Amino acid sequence: MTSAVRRSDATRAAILVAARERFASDGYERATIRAIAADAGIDPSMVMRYYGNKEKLFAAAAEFDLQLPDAAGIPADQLGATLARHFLQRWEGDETLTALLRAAATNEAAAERMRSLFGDQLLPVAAAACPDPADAPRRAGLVASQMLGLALCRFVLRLPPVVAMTADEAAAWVGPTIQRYLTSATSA
Amino acid sequence: MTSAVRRSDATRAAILVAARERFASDGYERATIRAIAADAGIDPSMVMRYYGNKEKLFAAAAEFDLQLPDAAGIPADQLGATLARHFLQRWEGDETLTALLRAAATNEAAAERMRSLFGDQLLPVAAAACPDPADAPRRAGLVASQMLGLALCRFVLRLPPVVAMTADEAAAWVGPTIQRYLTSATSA
DNA sequence: AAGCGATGCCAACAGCTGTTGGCAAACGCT
DNA sequence: AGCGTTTGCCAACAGCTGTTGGCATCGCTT
Repeated sequence: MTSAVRRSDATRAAILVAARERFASDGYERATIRAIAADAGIDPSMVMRYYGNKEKLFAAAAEFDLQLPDAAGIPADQLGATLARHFLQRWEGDETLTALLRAAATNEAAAERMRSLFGDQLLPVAAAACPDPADAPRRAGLVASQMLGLALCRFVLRLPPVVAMTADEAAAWVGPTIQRYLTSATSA
Repeated sequence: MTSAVRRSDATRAAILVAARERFASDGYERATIRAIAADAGIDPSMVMRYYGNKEKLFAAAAEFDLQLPDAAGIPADQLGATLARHFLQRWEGDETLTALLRAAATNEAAAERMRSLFGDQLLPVAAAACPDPADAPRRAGLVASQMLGLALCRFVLRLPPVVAMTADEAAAWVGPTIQRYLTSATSA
């Protein structure tokens, strides 16, 4: 039936978990269907049956909601720090974002997903927060550059001093940057 | 002889150019020896003869000098803007950095090279510029997070609003961030 | 002109990749 | 109990990968 719980749902879920781990640690091309299937304890052909092909498996594994807070509910001068903390928390609690970031460096579909992630989810927050809505894309892009760069150094490149910081320390440093990108009158 | 100009030097150089292009646009795993050789107009086996294997070829192609200016020669309050402009110029004029960045997302050797690039070249500048030398690694790491994030969004992910900015506009926005990471008394 | 190293290409290898089709066992319904 | 559907594994495929060894050719030295 359509809405009933199928016996294979557990397998489907196990595949997704294994896929996120592999994509996060190896990137798109080095994460093989065989390795993902082995991690999930099943045969590679099951992955194909349930997800069609590798691209669709990645699309399913990289589905993600940033769950950004509503800008309206936050004091205007706290927006940068709040967003910075939220980003780091979201990143640390879910491998999906690391998988997406690693894959996006070499896979065009993943890059496109990253672009739409920021277009659909970050841009509205920037538009609500910045003085001139016409500036919103640029400001959102700058916020993205800082947050993605922090994630890159911390979770992908693992630059020691960036890894050594606590999430709160990192947010305290980066918060004012985000704040300025969102709300400063000018760039100078 | 050792110091004479060999006939194969042109081939060696052509391989390196083709390798940088492929590594920059495709990343480490999707850049194949065959494709690089075809771009260079020679046989794949020549690549092996001259560079040993793919890893060593990448190591040769990813050799890079940031050519950072001496912090002593720059007014202290201009350091952020100067560094930001320098980074962007360096990035735009040479595919090597994009190759290194793309590859570093999925290849551990490339990531290690990226780490040592910032350890050897950026850290000294930060140490010379920041108030307390004990803070230098962290401050250099923060600078790296912003500059690499900008490069990621502009050259790898190609986020439209980040691509649309001129180098000077981008440097004007990011400069104060770098400045604060290097010289601010505290993070708050 | 003869010899020799440097330069280049061709063909092939073993291994891994995504992907497919067929067949056995388990399950759920009547 | 019997039957159709679901779930799973096995074996194999065609293609691509890095890498290797052998053989022709070019160019310089003597």
